[in-house]
Amino acid sequence: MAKEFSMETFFKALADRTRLRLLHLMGEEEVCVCFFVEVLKTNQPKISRHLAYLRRAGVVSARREGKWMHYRVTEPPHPHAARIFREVRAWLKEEPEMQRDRTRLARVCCAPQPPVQLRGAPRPKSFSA
Amino acid sequence: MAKEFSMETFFKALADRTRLRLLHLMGEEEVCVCFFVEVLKTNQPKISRHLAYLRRAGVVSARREGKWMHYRVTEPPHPHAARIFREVRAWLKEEPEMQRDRTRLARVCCAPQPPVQLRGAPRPKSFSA
DNA sequence: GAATCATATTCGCTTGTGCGAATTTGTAGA
DNA sequence: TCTACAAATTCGCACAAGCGAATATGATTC
Repeated sequence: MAKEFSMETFFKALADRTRLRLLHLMGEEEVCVCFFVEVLKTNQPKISRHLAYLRRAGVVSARREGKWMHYRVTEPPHPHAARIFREVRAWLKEEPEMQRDRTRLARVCCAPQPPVQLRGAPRPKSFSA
Repeated sequence: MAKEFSMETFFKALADRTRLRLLHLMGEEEVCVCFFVEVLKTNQPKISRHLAYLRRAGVVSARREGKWMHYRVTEPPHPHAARIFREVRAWLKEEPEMQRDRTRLARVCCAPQPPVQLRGAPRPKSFSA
């Protein structure tokens, strides 16, 4: 699965704002790709490419459910990397832009009439009520 | 001095093998540029450029002593970054290539007849005997 | 102040990375 | 099987990063 885990590839994965935003949006649970597209207000290929990058770096994993793909954070295999990764995610919580992203995610998920793009999309668990 | 500290620039600084090797060679003490050139067996401008990069990222600082420049690791200002950085440096100690680098540094420093490049160069403290 | 030495910076060049647009793949339902 | 839809991949381009070679800066020594 992960071909080769090196410090450089690990840090390269973290050295991009879009990827950091994706990681933070996942938080502790699975999130469907379509929500990333909606919240980050960008096109779908861009999201997919960054998610693929994160997967190659071994920090997220994907699960298919029908048409939808769900992504979640995974601890990197290496113990040092895992500790660093936890610290990174704690750090993300303090960044204003990241907090805004999660607010937007909550808004989109809780809307009684979600945007057209998201009709029928499976919401993250904590919003599935 | 440090213009703007962002997570991305911090991780970009760590996403390069040469820079990681430099950080590890410094360890806990000051090291003169000429030793980096000798140990990493590469040209001097390359080393200088990477050191400048690290300095811009706020993870090393420089001190001039006559003709010689000494570099040392500095804790990044941000607390999360600082914790991550400590973890990174602990991780580096486990990488075989990094260990080899330090062996070479020790050999070069302790040689009774140092290479021509290094005649009179101020050695790192722990080798200054 | 001219020569020398250590280090920094600049200059082209090559390679890598991120991007939007277009296309393909994979799944579900009529 | 045809259509519709979500997600992944490909393509061409613009821009950034890393490199060696050459040059500039800054300090020391004669």
